[in-house]
Amino acid sequence: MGIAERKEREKADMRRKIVDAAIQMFVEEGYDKMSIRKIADKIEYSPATIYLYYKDKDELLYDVQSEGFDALAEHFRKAVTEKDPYRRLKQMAWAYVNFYRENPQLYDLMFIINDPMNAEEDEEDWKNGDNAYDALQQLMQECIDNKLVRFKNAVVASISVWGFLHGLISLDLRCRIKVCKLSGSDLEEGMEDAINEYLRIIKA
Amino acid sequence: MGIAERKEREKADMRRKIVDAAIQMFVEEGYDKMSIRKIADKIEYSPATIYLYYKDKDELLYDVQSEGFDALAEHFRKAVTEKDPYRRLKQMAWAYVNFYRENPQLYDLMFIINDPMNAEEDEEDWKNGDNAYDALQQLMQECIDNKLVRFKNAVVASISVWGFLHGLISLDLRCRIKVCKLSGSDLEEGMEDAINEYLRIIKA
DNA sequence: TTGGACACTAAACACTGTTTAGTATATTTG
DNA sequence: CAAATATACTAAACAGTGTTTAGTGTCCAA
Repeated sequence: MGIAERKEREKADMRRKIVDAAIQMFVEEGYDKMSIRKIADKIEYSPATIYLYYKDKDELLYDVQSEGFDALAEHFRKAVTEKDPYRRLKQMAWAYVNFYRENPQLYDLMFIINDPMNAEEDEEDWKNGDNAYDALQQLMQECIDNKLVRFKNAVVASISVWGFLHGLISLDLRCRIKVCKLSGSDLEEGMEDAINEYLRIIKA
Repeated sequence: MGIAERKEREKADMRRKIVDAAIQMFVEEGYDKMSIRKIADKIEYSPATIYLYYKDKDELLYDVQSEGFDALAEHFRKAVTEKDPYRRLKQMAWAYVNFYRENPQLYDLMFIINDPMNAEEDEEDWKNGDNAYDALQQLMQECIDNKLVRFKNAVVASISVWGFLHGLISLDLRCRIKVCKLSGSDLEEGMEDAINEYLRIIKA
């Protein structure tokens, strides 16, 4: 009988409805101004209803985070096109930074905000970032194999590159860097200079 | 007359009392489990009293953050002793990482948590990080002048080094890095390898 | 048609930061 | 010294949060 299937479909539709409202609220207004009650308002259900589809707020945020990583994968797929590994690395680095610039709120949720990480009780079970990280590590291995970078270990190389980019981005997002004041150039320029010089320096 | 002075002293004492309770709560339990009401409880005053000494929670967190930066400065003073600029840089990098390991909650407030940054309405007026940053930039200039590193611009160099270290630290603090799983070594080892290789690579 | 599963919600609970109105004490003034 | 004023403090309320409970009405299966 198709009733069970329909019910399942309706359940999935409702989760979609909730997560869509959450994403929209998140992207437009950010983490601080998003709440379960406002989402309930937006989809015209009571707050309690959300708890029939999500165990708690963290679980909902985990789903929003997953959508963020899907968007990042798509962004990479479009922007990273070069064959040469080092050129590919440069493309990937800039694609990462551009993703942040276009989706700062999502970036925040994906890499900085704590809440979605509480959804998976086992810390080792966080899978959302794996695709992007694996792609980077594989690329760094290619760069090393072709002696295009000064790194020797692909794991170290990938967390170095990622750490560097994430460091600049999160200092920017949290207003801890004021390159504008320090160098006379504007903030974005200062960050771009640092990224360009970093890419030059790691080059073999 | 000494009454005005005594009142001023009492006002300062009360602020100390509040900020001390806040720091203790913060260091022991972290941002999430700290609240104005609990601080009031701890110092045996009503919550409203805190608002006679601090405009809002952000302003109090700003003071706690300042104490964090004082602690970092003291940590640097003790740990950074070498004369040679490049060796000094290595010491400074490890001192920074060790400060994070010994004070993860404070690090969080100093470099990641948003709230204290709302206390200063003008974004350009945040002075807390200046001392530490200036010391790093000056050190990078020395390294560049003595041709000890591959950087050419001290501003770019300092935000690169800082960005890199902060990137690794904040990915670790927010559980976005799982080097243990990826490399077989434990988490701390993976981070240490990346830092060592980074320091090696930027060396001229 | 009856019985039970299901979808949903109003209201409550336990928190949060913050403000208001009022009290009791300390200080200044007449 | 007494009256007036300024100060220090707080109880209670307000507006918001995430989450749970108890109950209602609808839909489906027997």
